Amino acid sequence: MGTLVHMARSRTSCTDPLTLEVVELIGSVVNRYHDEYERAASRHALTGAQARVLGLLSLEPMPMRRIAQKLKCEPSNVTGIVDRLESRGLVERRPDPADRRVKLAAPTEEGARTARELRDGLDDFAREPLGALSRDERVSLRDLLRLMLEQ
Amino acid sequence: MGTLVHMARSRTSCTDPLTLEVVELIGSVVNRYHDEYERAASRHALTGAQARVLGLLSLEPMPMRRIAQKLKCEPSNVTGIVDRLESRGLVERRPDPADRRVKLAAPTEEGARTARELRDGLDDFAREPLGALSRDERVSLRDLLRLMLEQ
DNA sequence: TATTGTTATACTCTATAACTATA
DNA sequence: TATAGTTATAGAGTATAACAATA
Repeated sequence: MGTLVHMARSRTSCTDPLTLEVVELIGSVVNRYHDEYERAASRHALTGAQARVLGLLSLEPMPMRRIAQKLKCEPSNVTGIVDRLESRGLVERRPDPADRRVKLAAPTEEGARTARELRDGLDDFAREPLGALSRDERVSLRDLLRLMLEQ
Repeated sequence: MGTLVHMARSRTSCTDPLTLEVVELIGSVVNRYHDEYERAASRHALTGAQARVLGLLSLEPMPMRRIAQKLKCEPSNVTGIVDRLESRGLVERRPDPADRRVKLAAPTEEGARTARELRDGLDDFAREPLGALSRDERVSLRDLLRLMLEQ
């Protein structure tokens, strides 16, 4: 039975050059996106994880636990990441009035500014590889990506 | 002057909801792709970096230095990654007849098999989010991605 | 002298397990 | 007793600097 499943798999993918090429192209976009993200982060002397947390908190302050869920990592890791952001004055921990166990992480004013600049940095990506597409082509791309993601 | 540059930036991106949405959608695809990649790797008890190196070598054996270039990291890091792959019998270091300083990293037979299975694992990505697209839509997506990447 | 790969070091991210203070 | 956050620990990836072998 396991063999049948595997055969079905192989038939679906390896025999379909089109799908394979699309997967490969997406891989290239992924690498490109990641590089831009890391570059933007390191311009502010931040690691990728720190930049991601700061970006999250700039949208909405949240408990440590929830950051871990968003990052898909263990809560214990968030402690260190927020520690480093806090020691640089970009984030602060506030008590939650409703539950004294909870600590709400929130960006400081400088943190919010940094997050904004980081977001601008990501626009390099919008300009560079995305700049090659006309408005109509962007609409097509948007619709295709929506289709892919909305299941 | 710095201000002008920044204003131009902001105008390009923040005022263009379409481009912004596309960047955000691509961000989602990037996360999805990454998750699938890590999942496929950890199914073989490999880290992302180890899986990437194994995938590289399965296409073509290469010197340590070149792996570092491909990974965009320092050569000193590659030593450890290949060490771990080698200690698991997935990769071996061969001398380069042409230059005795060089060590060529190459997958073992088991390493090649693992790389193949890893590649199949990535097809989950092809089936899941990409499965939502018809053949014509995949062609459109392919053409748009090609356009983006070929500059 | 320059280059290849390695070692040593330090930092960050990661998971696991045990702890504390609340609930 | 369950939950939120932390600490301790160990493994992995990363950059930097210094080193041996070879070119």
